[in-house]
Amino acid sequence: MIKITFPDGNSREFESGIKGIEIAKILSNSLASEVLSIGINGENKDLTQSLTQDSSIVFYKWDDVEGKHAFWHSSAHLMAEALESFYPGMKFGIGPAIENGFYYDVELPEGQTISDADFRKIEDKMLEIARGKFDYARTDVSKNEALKFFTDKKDNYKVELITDLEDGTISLYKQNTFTDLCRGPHLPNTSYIKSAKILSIAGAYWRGDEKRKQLTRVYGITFPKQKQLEEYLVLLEEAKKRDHRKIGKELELFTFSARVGMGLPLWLPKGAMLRERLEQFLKKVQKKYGYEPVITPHIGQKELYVTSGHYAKYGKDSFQPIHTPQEGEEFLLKPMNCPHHCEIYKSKPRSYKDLPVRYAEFGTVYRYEQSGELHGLTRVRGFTQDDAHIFCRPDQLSEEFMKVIDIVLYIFKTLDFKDFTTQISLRDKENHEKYIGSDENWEKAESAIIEAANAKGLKTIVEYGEAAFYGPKLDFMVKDALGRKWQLGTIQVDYNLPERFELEYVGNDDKKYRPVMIHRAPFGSMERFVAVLIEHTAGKFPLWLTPEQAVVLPISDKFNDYAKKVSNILNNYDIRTVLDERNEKIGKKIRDNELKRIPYMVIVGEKEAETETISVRRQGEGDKGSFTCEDFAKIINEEIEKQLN
RNA sequence: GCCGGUGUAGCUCAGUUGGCCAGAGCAGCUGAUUUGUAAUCAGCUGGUCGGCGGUUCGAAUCCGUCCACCGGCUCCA
Repeated sequence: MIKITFPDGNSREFESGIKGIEIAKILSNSLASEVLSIGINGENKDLTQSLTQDSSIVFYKWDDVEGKHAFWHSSAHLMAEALESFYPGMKFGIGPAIENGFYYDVELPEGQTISDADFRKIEDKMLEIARGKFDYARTDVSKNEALKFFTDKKDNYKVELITDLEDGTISLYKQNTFTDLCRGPHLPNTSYIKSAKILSIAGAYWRGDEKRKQLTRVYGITFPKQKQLEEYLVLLEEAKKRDHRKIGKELELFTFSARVGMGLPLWLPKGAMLRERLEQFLKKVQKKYGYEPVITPHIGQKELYVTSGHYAKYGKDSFQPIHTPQEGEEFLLKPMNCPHHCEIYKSKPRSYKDLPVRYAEFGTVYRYEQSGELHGLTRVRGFTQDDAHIFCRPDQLSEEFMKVIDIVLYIFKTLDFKDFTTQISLRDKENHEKYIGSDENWEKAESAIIEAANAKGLKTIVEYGEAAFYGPKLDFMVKDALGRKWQLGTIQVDYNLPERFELEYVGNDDKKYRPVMIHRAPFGSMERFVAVLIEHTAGKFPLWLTPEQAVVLPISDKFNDYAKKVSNILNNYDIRTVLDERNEKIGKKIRDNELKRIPYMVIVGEKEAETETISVRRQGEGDKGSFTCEDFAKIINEEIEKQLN
């Protein structure tokens, strides 16, 4: 007998050799029907795994990532079998579960392609196999046996994967006709999978290396119930409605023109109004925190960026230098504001008493992004950073860094961004080529960030090799409507540029010292931030931000004069008010303005004109009753105050 | 940049296997209506079918090429 301990701390004895699924069945039938995989002493295992010693056990169901993971990983194998049946000789790369579904990287036989038209038959085949209730049978083999198996199958990618594995036993999983190299865990059999959808195909370089062969990546998703697939597809449709590119067009916030150039956003009046409010909001916060605005030009001499190191790092893959016709000088469109700000720091001698110096600028920068990478407002070639550089003494670094975290958190709180993650990006110590500066300075910078993040109680994930070339950073990431992660706020510690620009200050001992720099942008870029804001709010911006706060709707054009008067009064109360004088029925005007997501509709007709009142309707909510203009203005201003507290 | 897909009016989309002047709804304009909380009616305007080249008696439709956009990969100071 062995003792099995459950998550609630209770334990029970079972016969040695019992399988996870059998334990579940003894506990309850409903558990047995829902459980997908198990955790044994913290390791994820198959439900069919036999237990032979005292262990702790956790049952993973659909709602657990581990359960979903096993489900989708098994589904990837199922899809692989379906694909192989249509494309004999297909070679397989990797096929993992991902956040929403799974994919498999495959190499199609010479001359063959997969396209949308083939999705249906692949799905059908998957379900056909699934209904066969084939076991996902695990066998442990030696490395040599595994190599022989995949060499015989001419699956050279699998052979490469196995070759790179450590010696020892290797697990294979087989369902029906398909055998795959896999660590597991998997479902007991294919019958768990009741619905399947092939979502898209894409090219993906083998092992993420663009110098190697590009395989075909097939994305799919499956569910234990048909209904869940339908719900997921509805969810996808809903998400598409929140897409900032769609809403941005509908609400006339921004546009693009092929004639101007791809990835170069054009801000329309309403979008510009929105962005300006955000900028004013941040300027106010920054003023409180002791930042000083500076302004620098859009280009700088190439030498400036040679000094900073940006040219060596990005020069050849970037927009090419602008040459002057007479002197033959070379200028770069600025890809970063920091070198300009460094020169401002250098414009006069600095004392230790002057520090920290904080220079802020909404600086527009231009970067050559690969054409396939451009994406709405989130990835563009010209954008404005809410940039600032803090030059401080080493002893001030930690406090300054934490103050920046405060600013970012304040902004996120004000704009109701609750679901963000924080990532500490450190250097890859193996890869010296990628970075500039001494190990000593990197150590200092990295520990400064880690300490500050800990002191502020941020739950961070650490990524190695993601640092900027001149220093480590702390990034704030937010997801868009389709679950794609975007970096918004960023805070970076930099010992290197001060050295390259030979920045100095005079200490109290009359000796010269080097300051430390913090690069920071709480929004990140105005373009990307607005994009994510649109997706979060579905275009229903907070009252203080929205381009138009109220629209006056006269019942008929007999009341246009009164409507005009009301609109003027409200504008005088600083409420951004527009007038809808069209000759339409009130229902039509309400509908149109509801769709424009203007927060308040002010309806005026005979009643209101006689009593000098207005009838107020809240977008998405309906009639709120009648008010005087003064009272209405008070309500709006209170609402705004609450939002900005 | 690479793989796959898409491109018809300002927007959303029809347009069978190539075949008469390319269609609809919404938006816009004109007129009628004078309206009470999510679509009043009628008429009109609007398109080099993404660009260029080719095949054909004939191309929105087939082929080539370029451009832009969409989903990924790579990249992201």
